[in-house]
This record gives sequence, C-alpha cells and structure tokens, in this order.
Amino acid sequence: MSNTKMRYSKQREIIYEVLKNDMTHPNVDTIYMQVKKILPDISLGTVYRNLNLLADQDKIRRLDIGDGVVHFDAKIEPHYHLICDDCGCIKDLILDESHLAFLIEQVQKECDDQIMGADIVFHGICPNCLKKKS
Amino acid sequence: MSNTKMRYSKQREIIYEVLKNDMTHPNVDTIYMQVKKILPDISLGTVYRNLNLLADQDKIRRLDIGDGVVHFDAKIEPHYHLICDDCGCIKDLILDESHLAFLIEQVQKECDDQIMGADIVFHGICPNCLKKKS
DNA sequence: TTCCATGCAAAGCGTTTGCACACAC
DNA sequence: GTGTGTGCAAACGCTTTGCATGGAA
Repeated sequence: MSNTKMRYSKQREIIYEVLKNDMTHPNVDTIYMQVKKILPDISLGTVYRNLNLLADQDKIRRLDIGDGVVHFDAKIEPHYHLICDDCGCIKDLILDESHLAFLIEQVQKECDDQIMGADIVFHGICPNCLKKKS
Repeated sequence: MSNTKMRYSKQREIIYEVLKNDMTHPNVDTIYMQVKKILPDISLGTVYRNLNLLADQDKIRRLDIGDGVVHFDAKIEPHYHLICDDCGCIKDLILDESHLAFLIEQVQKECDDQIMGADIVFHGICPNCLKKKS
C-alpha cells in the first residue's frame, strides 16, 4: 500500500541500480542473475516483490512484449519499443511530438478524451541482425 | 507444420465459429466455456491446440494486452485496440491510413525499412464506463 | 521494540504436452 | 489401415504468497 511506510533495503537499492544500468529491457530472471553477482543470497521472490513495488510507484516501467515473461525498464519517460523478430531484443523508439499528438487526437475521438496512454510495440529486424544477414 | 495434411475436425470448426461470432476479444477460458455449450465433452487442451494452430495459420490473431492471459481475435485485418482501465474490455480502434503511413515512416528510419507490423494498445476509459460514472 | 523486508519453499495459474483412444481419409 | 485429432491428466514455467527470521527506525 502507498500509505505504509517503506523502509530502506539494500536489496531494493541494488535491484534498482542494476536495472538503471541495463539498457536491454531485461526480464526478471536476467535481473535476478545480475543482482545475485552483487548479493549472492538474494532470492527470486525478493526480486519480484521489489520490481513490482518499484513499478507500482512508477519508479520503473513494466513491459509486456508478448513473449510470456515480464520485462522491466528504468526509463519511465513515455517512449516506444521495437522488438527484433530475429534475436528478440528490445530497442527504444523515439516518435516525434507532432506525430504523437496526432495519434492521441485520433484515439481521443473514440473515447471522449479519456485516453491515459499508449503502449506501442513494433516488430521488425534490428540493425544487428540485418548486418549479420548481409 | 504447414506441410502436414490437416484433417477436418468438428472441434476446430466450432472453435473458429465461436470466435468469429465473439467481438469481445475473448481469452481462452471464455472461448472454452462457449464451445463447451455446443460440444460439452471438449477439453481445454483441444481449445488451446486449435487456437494456436489457427493463429499459426494466420486465420485468427493472437492478442497480448498485458493482463497475463492470451486473447484471440477472428478479425485478422490490421487494426488496433483500446483497453478500458475500468472494466478491462477491449475495443477495436481504426486509425486512418495517412496517419498510419506517417507512423510507419517514422519507425522505418530506425530500422532500415524492415518493419513488419505494429501492435498498438491504448489505455483509457471506454464509453460504457464513462456513462456509468456520470 | 515495532513491524516492514527477506529467504525459502510451496502454491497458484495459465499453458503445454505425453499418451492411449477416436476418427478422418 | 494409416496417421492426425482428441480427452485427460500430469507437467511446465513464470509469478505470487505464507511463514519464520532478519533488520531498519
């Protein structure tokens, strides 16, 4: 709950630090393994609990890309993602403001200006995989 | 596999019919319960198997809206979805072509024209829930 | 001392799968 | 008859949770 006092925890701090330094939009298991290098005794449950807690406080973002596992992102500013259909990597995608405004406007016609936000996921081939193919 | 002969099955036919007549983007359990009214002995595994099979053949669409369960849609033409944050319903969203072209163009700058498609999910309050609130 | 956070393990839950039988062809 | 599809139940993988202990305030 948000009205409960939250105490400091070394585990939560490290989890947050690890995620902030990881630009790959890692899933929970990847985060768990990275944190374990620093805190070998941490448990998977603690990682889940803290990631969900940080996400509920909007300090990090939950990412659902449709691969069956949850990913997390320390970058909370609105932005979009490109999923590589070859290697499965997730890359940030910046859409310019004027375009986004138009997009939102379109959507608002449908739902009385109550739009909260949009999750946009694009599928394609990332530059890395393209390079390997040629 | 696509080179394996597929035989007719009553179950598959009914599953597809049920989905085509359901505009709510149902999850597997909902489809299962509807099909069970027509074929009381059908098993959940069969529903999963056939939905995945139909989706792999692009006869239906898999939908991942981030609620932890898979939804399906018999409407395969490209379109987008609005998720109601109040009731969780999923509504179709039509974006006009010129806008979409611009969107795709933006994305292609990032990934060498290899864009395959986009899944776009918007969050908001659906007209029904809005009405109830006022 | 109070009570939130943790580690551990078990449970939960949606989905997949192995197997024997049924059925399309 | 051959081989795909089914029903059933067990297995699977990710995530959550209950509980006793640890640690922040």
